Amino acid sequence: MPTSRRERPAKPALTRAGIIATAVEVLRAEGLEKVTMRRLAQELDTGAASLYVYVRNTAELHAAVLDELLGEVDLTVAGDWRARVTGILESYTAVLLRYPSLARSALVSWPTGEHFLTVVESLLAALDDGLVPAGQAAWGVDLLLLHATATAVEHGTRRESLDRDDEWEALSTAVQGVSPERFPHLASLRTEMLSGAGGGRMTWGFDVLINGIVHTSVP
Amino acid sequence: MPTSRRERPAKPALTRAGIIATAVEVLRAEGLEKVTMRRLAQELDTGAASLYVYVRNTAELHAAVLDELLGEVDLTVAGDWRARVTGILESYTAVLLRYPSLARSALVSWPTGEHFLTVVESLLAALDDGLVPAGQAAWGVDLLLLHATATAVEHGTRRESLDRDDEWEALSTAVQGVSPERFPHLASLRTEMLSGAGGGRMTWGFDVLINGIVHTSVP
DNA sequence: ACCTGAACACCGTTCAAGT
DNA sequence: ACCTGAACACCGTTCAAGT
Repeated sequence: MPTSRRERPAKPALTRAGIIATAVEVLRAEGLEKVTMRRLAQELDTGAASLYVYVRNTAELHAAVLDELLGEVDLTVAGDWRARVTGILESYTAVLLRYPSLARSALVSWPTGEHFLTVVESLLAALDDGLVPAGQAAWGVDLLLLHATATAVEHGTRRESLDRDDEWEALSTAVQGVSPERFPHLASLRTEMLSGAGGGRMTWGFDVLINGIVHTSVP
Repeated sequence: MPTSRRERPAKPALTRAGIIATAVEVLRAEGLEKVTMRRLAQELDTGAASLYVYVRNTAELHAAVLDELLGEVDLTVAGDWRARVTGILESYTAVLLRYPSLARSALVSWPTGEHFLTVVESLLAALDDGLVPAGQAAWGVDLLLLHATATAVEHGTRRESLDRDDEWEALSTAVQGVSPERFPHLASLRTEMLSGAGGGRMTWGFDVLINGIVHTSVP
C-alpha cells in the first residue's frame, strides 16, 4: 500500500496533444532547433522512441506545431478587400517571422491543419469581395501565401543567428563593389537594389501580387 | 630514399576549389544531405577539421556549391523582353529543381557569387529593355528570384523524398473533405485550388509578378 | 497497445598538439 | 600556416524486450 503523502507530480500520460503542447513551449523558449525528439522526450520524462507512437516523424511534429501557432493570425482586419488581404498576410508573415525556422518547414511541407485552412478561407472571402474571378483567386491565394512564407524565411533567418549581419554585409559589399563593365545594370541600380529594407518593401511586394492577380487571367 | 614505383595516386593538396569541386560531385551523386564536412573530409582523405581552413562553415560551403551550379542557368533566351525574363527564370528554377535542398539554402542565405550576380544582371537588362522604371526593376528582380526560389523549394522537396506523395494526398484530402459550412469559399473552389499542378501554374505565377511589377510604382 | 533502453549510424565544430 | 586526432555535445530512427 503506497503511502502517498508528498508525491512528486504524477508523470502525465503521453498524448499527441501533450507532446505538441510541450513542443510549442520549447519552441517559444528556445527555438525550433531544440524541438527534437530527444529533447521532447526528456521534457516529458520518457525515451525518444516512445514519441513515435503519436507522431510519425520530426517533420510531422513541426507541421503540427506550426498549425498551432497559426491560430494567432489576426483575421479580423478592417477596411476594403485589399486592406483585408494585405492585413491578413502581414499578420501571417508576422507570426512566421517570430519563428523563422518554422516558416522554413512550412515551405517544405505545406500545412493542412485547421488554422491554416481558416487563413486560406479568409483570404478567399476577401478576394471574392473584390470580385476577383474564382480561378485567379484560387491560384492567387497560393501565390500570396507562398510569397508571405518565403519572405518570412528570408528575413527571419537573417535575424535569428548573429552571422546574418555578416551576410548582409557580404551582400552589400558584393553589390557595392560590382564591376560596372561586366554588370552595368546592376552597378547603376546599386542604390535601389539595397534600399527599402523595412516594411515598405514587404507591402510593395503584396501590392505587386494583388495587382498582378487582378490583371492576369488563368489559362 | 623512397623507391617510388607504383605509388598510390598522390594525395592532392587541399584547396578551396578542390573542396567545392568534390562537394559538387557528392551533391550530384547523392544529394545535399551527404555534402557534410565529415563526408567531404573522408572523400579528400583527411579529417573534417582540416576543411575549416578553407571554408567558414557548412552554410558557406553550400552557398559556394549553389553558385557553382548557377553557372548552368541559360541566359541566352530569344524573344521580346517578357519572354527573356520568363525564360531566364524558368531556367533558374529548373536548375534549383534538380537540387531542391540547395534551393532551401539559397532562401536562407542569399547568394552573392559571380554566377548569381550574372543572373541578376541579365534580368535587369531584360526589364530595362521593357522600359520598366528603375526602382520597380530593382525591387522586382528580388521578388522574381524569391518567387522562383520558393517555387523550387516547394515543388522540389515534393519530389525528393517519397513521402511527398503522402503529403500531396494529405493536402488533397484536406481540401476535398473541407466542411462547406465552416469554409464555404474554400469548399466551392476545391477544384480550382488543386488544378494546374504542372508548368502552366508556374508560368502564370511569373506572369502575375511581371504584370504586377509593371503596374505598381515604388513608394 | 504502449513503453523502454540500447544501439546504429550519423552530425558540426573546437582544440591542443604536431609539422 | 596548415593539418590532424580526439573530444564534446548532440541528432533521428529502429528494434527487441518488457508490461
